[in-house]
Amino acid sequence: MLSDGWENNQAMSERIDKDRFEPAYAQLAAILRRQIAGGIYPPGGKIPSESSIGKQYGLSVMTVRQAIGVLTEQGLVERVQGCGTFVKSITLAGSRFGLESIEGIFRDPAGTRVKILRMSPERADAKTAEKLGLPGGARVILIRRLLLREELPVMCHEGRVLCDFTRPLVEAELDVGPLSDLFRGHGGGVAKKSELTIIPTVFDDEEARLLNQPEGRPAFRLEYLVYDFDDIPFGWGWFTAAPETMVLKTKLGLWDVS
Amino acid sequence: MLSDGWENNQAMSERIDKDRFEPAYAQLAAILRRQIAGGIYPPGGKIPSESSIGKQYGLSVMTVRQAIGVLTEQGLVERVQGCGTFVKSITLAGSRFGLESIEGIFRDPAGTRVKILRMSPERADAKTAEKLGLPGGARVILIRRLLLREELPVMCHEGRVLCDFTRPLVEAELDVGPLSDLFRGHGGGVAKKSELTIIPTVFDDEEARLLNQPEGRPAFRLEYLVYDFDDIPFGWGWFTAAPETMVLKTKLGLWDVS
DNA sequence: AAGTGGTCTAGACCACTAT
DNA sequence: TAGTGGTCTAGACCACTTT
Repeated sequence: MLSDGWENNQAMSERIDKDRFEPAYAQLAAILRRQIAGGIYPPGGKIPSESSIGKQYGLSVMTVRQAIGVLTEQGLVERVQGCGTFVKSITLAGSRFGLESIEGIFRDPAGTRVKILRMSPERADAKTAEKLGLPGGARVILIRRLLLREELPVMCHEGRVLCDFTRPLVEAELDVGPLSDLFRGHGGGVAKKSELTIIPTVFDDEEARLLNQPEGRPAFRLEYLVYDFDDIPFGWGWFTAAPETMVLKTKLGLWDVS
Repeated sequence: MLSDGWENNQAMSERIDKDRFEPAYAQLAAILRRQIAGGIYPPGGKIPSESSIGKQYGLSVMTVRQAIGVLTEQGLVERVQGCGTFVKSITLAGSRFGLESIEGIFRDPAGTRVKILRMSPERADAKTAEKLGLPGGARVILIRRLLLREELPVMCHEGRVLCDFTRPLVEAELDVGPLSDLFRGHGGGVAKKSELTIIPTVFDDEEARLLNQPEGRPAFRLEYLVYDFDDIPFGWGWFTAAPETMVLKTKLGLWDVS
């Protein structure tokens, strides 16, 4: 006979090679991804149970779970307790946009220069008072900067931080402001948490001049509010950048399969 | 004596209650999160090894790994193989912006109405030809729609799909176009993958009129390109919405702790 | 009742890092 | 060499869903 029972059952499935450098769960995730892409498990359909996959490929349930966990994180399948694991159609709800495009500006201090345009004490305006939870007219410090990448201007920054010299942390951060907390990976950050919002805007005359862009051109504004470890907001402000500097792209569904 | 050796060692740490509804890994994740928020493990510092945490709380290593995995996904800690697990300062690199704010528009068909403004065959312009990989002048179908939420206009849509009636899938999708593929969770989607880009723009006169917004007001444009299961692009277009309709917000760092 | 995913154990070996 | 995280096993019990 040409094939035994095992081969007959597994005729259409690939095998896990435990000698490969790639771990078993990653190999299995790739196999399942190919099967989904090939239409074996259509959108909305159910993939086999974890225990049956484990038997089929000679893996323990925990390893199968890890493989399916990868597909779940990628938004390709959805686990329903007591019911099964189902292939998801691609949906906007699962999309996540990251800020990787501007990460390099802050991760590579050698190629980035920060030019301080202004740093001066002032009285909090209404919006700053509201954002930082201050009484109107309280003292804050206004900071405006221009960020240059390879000596080319890429981002404008305007921010306000608490002016409270009993707080050594704020004083110590004045040279770089919330920049370091928001962008440096490691280091003695004083920020415990922050809120970020991206809004569309257009370059005003000053931003246009600084960034060498046409006034009125659509741009992104990244607004932030930073809290210290006592949950007190100590700084807020925004960065303005051209769309090609701050790219918000993402991919959904089955990419890089087979 | 008031305390035995065990209590002495554990005096500062909480315990895992296995009778609680909350699973052990979630309880441990919450404990570690509180310890990080309390400054016991400062940013850049190392948390104890997985095995020592397991001994301390009476959990197996796999369970401890699951707890630390939660913190890792939240961007609070970083695992370094052979070295340890370290507390991360908050960083923009870890931020992820989602489109939850517009999900409701498509998930609730009852409260949403799609008004078709135009649907007509045309010859592909240069950009469409490039996007869909067509020869210039190939036939496509132009679709323009207005999306209303509770009878209030919220989004404009303009898209182009392949005009190839040998492809039943495209024909079948014409009534709703790529909308269904992009937004419906389950169902017989024909889209295998898609690319999404968010860019800043301003309302043109027609969009302003349709959405009852001031012309020239900054707005978001969500551009998409959808591929079928043969990896052939079959539709592209964009949605335009006011900033309050399409909200891009996120939180970084330690929220909802203690 | 049967099947599914969710959690958990008590080990094991490996690859990597630091000393 | 010792310690760390990365992977994996072969079970177990539970909560949940479906039949």
